[in-house]
Amino acid sequence: MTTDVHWPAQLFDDIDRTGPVPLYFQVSSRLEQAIRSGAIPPGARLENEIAIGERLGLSRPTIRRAIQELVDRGLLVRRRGIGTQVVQGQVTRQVELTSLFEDLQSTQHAPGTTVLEHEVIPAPANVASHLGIAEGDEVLHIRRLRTADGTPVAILQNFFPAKTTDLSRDELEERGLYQILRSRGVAIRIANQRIGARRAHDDEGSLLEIDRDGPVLLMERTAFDNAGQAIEFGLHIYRPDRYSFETTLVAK
Amino acid sequence: MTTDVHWPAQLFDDIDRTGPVPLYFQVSSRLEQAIRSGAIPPGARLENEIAIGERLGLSRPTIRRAIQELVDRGLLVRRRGIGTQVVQGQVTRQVELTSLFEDLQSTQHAPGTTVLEHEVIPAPANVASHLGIAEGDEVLHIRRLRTADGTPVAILQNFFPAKTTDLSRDELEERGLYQILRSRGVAIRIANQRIGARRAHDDEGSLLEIDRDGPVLLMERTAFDNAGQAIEFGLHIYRPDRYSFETTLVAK
DNA sequence: GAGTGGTCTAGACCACCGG
DNA sequence: CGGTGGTCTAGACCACTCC
Repeated sequence: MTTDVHWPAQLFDDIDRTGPVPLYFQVSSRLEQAIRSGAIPPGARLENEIAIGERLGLSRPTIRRAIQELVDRGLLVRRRGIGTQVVQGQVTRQVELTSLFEDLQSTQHAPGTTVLEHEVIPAPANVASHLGIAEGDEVLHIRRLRTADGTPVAILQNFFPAKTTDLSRDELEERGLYQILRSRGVAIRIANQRIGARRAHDDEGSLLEIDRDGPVLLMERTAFDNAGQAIEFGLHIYRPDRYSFETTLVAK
Repeated sequence: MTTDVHWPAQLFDDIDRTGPVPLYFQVSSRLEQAIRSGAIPPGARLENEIAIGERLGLSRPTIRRAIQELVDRGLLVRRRGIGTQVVQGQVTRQVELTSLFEDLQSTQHAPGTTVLEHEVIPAPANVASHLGIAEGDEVLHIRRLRTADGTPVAILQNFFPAKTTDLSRDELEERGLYQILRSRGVAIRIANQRIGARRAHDDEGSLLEIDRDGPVLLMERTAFDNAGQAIEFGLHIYRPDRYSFETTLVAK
């Protein structure tokens, strides 16, 4: 059985038509908040798109776009001839193009960073191919130990092309990598990543405080900016009892 | 330096306005094919949206939607005031809501399946909570060994609620799980999944032909249909030297 | 048949970028 | 300044689902 819901009337009072924030974004944000807070409960059916548009004084395409945002993120489900409903399942967290540092912050764990290595070296072959540069070109290599509430969680190894070799040890100890890049105006648009598993090597076991050859979770990621230029190649090792990757997938 | 490209003129000859296939989909499919084949090379700049629309006899919103599809999948990058370009990086494979069976098929490996267990049991607590049913409710439990070109790749354990307990051993040996469900009209819309790592347990090492307590890649997935009803809970173990998860992430 | 979302059109104005 | 994508409108017709 589906349930129609009367929304809190003031939910959409403060739509601002003059500011720079798109109308569809204002609508989808408020709708998301209402769903996550439970004001619109799981299973509830929304009004049809045209009716919503009339109530808010917005056109149907604008409403559709707002709804589509939430459909893409798995909060709403649309069915032709039926209507739009809030998803029944549990609340879905999103792990998108965020960094581990931000993941930990948002889950109320205090992140800490120790820089283990910080050096400019000639690019090894595999790094060069990921970054789209020539083998032997100068790259900045850093290796950090990331902790959460004092316990080691991951060993983060990253390589940067010549353009970005000026990252200081100090800022790397204090903030997440993607936060630093963002504040420099470097925007990451696309990333290819691979997640796998293997045994711990060398000093990895002792750094993560696990068995010397215990299992670790492995992620490789190459990040590109707007123009398709490689920004960074990362090779990260996670302690599997302290971290895993969660995602919500939505079929098209 | 960006390069303007003259597209193969016949690329969009066979647009069908009468059939059931949406115009934006016809455009984005052909565009994707042209990009993946290299006919439109990395870094090439597309014409502006209005010009494309005029050449194809389609409106700007339709063209925009076609382009947006490819932007969302990481094949194109749009910049305001600049234009739309093919991404510079390497070709991006997509691992979305497909099954392992289809992944293997599409990468030219011959998938094989052995059904190890196939039984109706009362739902254990953790399975019940994932499926949103009561502990002890009947569920179908299956356990399969998946091979590629004869080598073991994964142990696939799945649980289904009462509605779907009629999957036969035979069909499970021949086809992928999601293929079977789809042909029954069961569409998976949303899935929550978690990827982690641990040691192999019990018979897992011998089944996968690896060290008895070697590292394995672990995936848990709960899948929901249109109406938000749980369809399936899966707990999969992968041999890490034979499989890893590859994804392309696109920032919004 | 009535109601829903899915698609498509033909405009419009704006913000941002480059020369 | 001209060109680009980003947003928004007000319609239209269709396919699908339910009664």
